[in-house]
Amino acid sequence: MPTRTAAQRREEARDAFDAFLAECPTRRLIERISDKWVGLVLRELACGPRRYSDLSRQLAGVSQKMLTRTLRNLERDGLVTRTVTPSVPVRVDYGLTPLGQSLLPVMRAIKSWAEQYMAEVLASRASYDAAAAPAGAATG
Amino acid sequence: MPTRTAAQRREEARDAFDAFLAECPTRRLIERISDKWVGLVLRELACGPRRYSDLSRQLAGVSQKMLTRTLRNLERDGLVTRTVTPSVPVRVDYGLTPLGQSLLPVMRAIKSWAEQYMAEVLASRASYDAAAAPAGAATG
DNA sequence: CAGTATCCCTCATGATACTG
DNA sequence: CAGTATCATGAGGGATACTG
Repeated sequence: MPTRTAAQRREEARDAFDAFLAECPTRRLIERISDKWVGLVLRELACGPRRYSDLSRQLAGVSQKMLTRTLRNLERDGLVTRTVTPSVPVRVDYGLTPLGQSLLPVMRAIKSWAEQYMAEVLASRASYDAAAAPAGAATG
Repeated sequence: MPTRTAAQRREEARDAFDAFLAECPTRRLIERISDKWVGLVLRELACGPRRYSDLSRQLAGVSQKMLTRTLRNLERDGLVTRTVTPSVPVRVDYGLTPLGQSLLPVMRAIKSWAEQYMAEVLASRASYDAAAAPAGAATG
């Protein structure tokens, strides 16, 4: 009887790998930018500071909760600044930090590839689906 | 009484925006690469073709279901090839298509930013959290 | 070896209502 | 105006068992 069973060794390997993934900077960055509204917020702020209400209007589909959370996360990560002007009613402006600005080229690289090649991806997807489920074609 | 209430107009705007998001190539690409295992699979395949079992061993934390699904999605999108050798037992090799290879520079851009700046992000995160929840510090 | 099939659970997102 | 609080949901991810 071995000290650890095969299942235990697998589990340990999995845990170790999960720990690695949790640390992995690349994975962390991907997680950050894959939040549904992050890309759009960054795009808006790339053009200059915006008020909360401006963002809310531009990103027509976002809920208050998600916009706030997205902005808070970005602020927490040092990517955007949050400036409160204690007028009545209060005014809050959001803008990119230098760190946030340094991220823009990465976003542009993503956008650029997407605009060049996503059509190809979609075409491949369509033909794959057509081959798999001919929807009415005779199978035999 | 207006033809549409404010709530209705908001809802329409949201639907329109959702439709836009669903189409947006950038969003689609981000969704693809943010799948938990996609980055790691691409990294493995970047070095050359790999067998299913090789990938399974390298990506120690992945379940069979997720590895298979990830590979299938990538194949469907024209990013990887799947080659079955009908020996006994069967052998399946995965490799990058030219389209898949064209994605590597984007992944490298992400990785590069992450390795340069994620430490800064984490530091910001830590100090933000420290300020918000001093965990034992006197609040008054 | 390379998968399928099934059940389960967490978490991101969202709808709604309320507030300083 | 710029949020917070609460509840609901559904899709992604995973554990486990089975198969050609």
